[in-house]
Amino acid sequence: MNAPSHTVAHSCTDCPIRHRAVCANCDAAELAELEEIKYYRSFEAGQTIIWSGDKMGFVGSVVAGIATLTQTMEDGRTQMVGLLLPSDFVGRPGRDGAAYDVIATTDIVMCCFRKKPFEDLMARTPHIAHRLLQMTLDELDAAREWMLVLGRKTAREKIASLLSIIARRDASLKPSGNSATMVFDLPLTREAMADYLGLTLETVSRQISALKRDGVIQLQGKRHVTIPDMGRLMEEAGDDSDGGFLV
Amino acid sequence: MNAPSHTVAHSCTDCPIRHRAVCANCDAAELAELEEIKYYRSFEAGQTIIWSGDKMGFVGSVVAGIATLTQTMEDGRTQMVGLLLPSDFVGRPGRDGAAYDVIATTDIVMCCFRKKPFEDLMARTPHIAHRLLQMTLDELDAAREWMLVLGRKTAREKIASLLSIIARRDASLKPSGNSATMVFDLPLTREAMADYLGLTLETVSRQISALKRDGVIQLQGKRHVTIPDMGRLMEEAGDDSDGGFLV
DNA sequence: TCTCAACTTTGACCCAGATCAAGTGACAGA
DNA sequence: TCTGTCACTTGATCTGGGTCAAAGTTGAGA
Repeated sequence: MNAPSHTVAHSCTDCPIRHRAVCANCDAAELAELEEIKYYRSFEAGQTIIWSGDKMGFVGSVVAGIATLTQTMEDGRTQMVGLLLPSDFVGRPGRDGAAYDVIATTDIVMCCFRKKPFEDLMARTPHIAHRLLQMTLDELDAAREWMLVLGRKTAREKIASLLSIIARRDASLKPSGNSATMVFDLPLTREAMADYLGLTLETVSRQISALKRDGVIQLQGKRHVTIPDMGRLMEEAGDDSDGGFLV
Repeated sequence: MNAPSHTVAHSCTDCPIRHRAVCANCDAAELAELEEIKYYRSFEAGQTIIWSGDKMGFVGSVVAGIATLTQTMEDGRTQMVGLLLPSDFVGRPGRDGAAYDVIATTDIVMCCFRKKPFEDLMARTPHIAHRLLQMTLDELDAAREWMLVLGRKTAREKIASLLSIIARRDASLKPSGNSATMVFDLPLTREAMADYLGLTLETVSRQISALKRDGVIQLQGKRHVTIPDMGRLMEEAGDDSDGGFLV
């Protein structure tokens, strides 16, 4: 996976994915200002991008690749608390330290803005502040939705919930849009899925096998998934409302 | 519990608890504007304040009493996703519908602002927008911290975590401040605790009995708790960092 | 082509917490 | 005083998912 060169000036809209935070309503002057403070960073799979408690000098969004937000206990137990897919925003404007580790799960490219000037721009630009609040509320909704998954769903429902989220996120990035059947590659190892779902990797494996045996999903290889009937999958997730939630 | 009369004009600072969202840095003109759109509402224990999906015409904060944010599945399983204690803010500026039920756990008084004018004020007033973003980030941190509790902690650790949160929240509202020993009343039934922790009420009861037997807590009656050693409790919670998190 | 390491699957067994079932205790109302 | 209700406790039993162990798969590199 190739990072855009650091030496080439990109306009914001050159990013493969536009920043959900700032692009949509920015005028030319704002975009120029953003351009000044923008830079790209890339990380290899497995690298920790930010350690919990570290000072974070930037905000930004994922251009390509996948990262996770992970909490760790002293004895080593870990819980994934968020999943960063392309176009997702990272950063805590107004906060110094990170509250959790951010770990690259695949090779990843991020488009970053230096934090201080970004905050200054935000303070002067109500529509950016508003957009950030809306994004944070989205994250909060997703986190709370996930609390229901963690607290009350069975292992099978948890797996179905995760597959349905990934499928819908994946579909929203593709032109093909919403059909009943969906095809995608799992971006996570069994262990990462287990970390997300509060399970062990063995249980994840068993439940995926069970869903396959029952015809809810099909697998080509370990990672390539076909979902013949999204409605069926969402029933399995105990998640009838097809309104759906975003990660 | 008596609600302040609706007919008496209160200035914002008359609230027993000041709005964390808006008071601290507001000038006189802003306070006057807030005063215009402010009103009090009270609810009885057990009442649902807002149904998930309902249109919410206000934002506001809790003056006295306790409410919970609760997610429900079609088959009736429920998971509490947030706890509203006095001074906590409720509301989703820029959003129409509520994402979860808000239920009064005790009799409760809320200080509300009409939503539309509040949003207008917010759009004109960067420091209020900034404060709201910070509060939302706090909630997000708390939600993610709670995901670790739900996903990875044992029943005993869950109970200890909840007690330690309530103790610290309680202490932060009292002048007495931080000592090693703390005394407070549990504001939740065993069932509500179970809903918060992703457990059954029987397990909650058993684990509370166990913590009592082991001297980690003392009980006078069912609800009045003494914690002789907060450090010990936080060890039990698997939560060494005494930095602590807010609900 | 072979080898090794990372990832995944599957089996056997166990245990924390759920479920089902009786309790107790405190308090409000008759 | 009795009675019913609500909140809680405790016991007996069951089970979903964890733990431990072994073996299968895949792909990169020699």
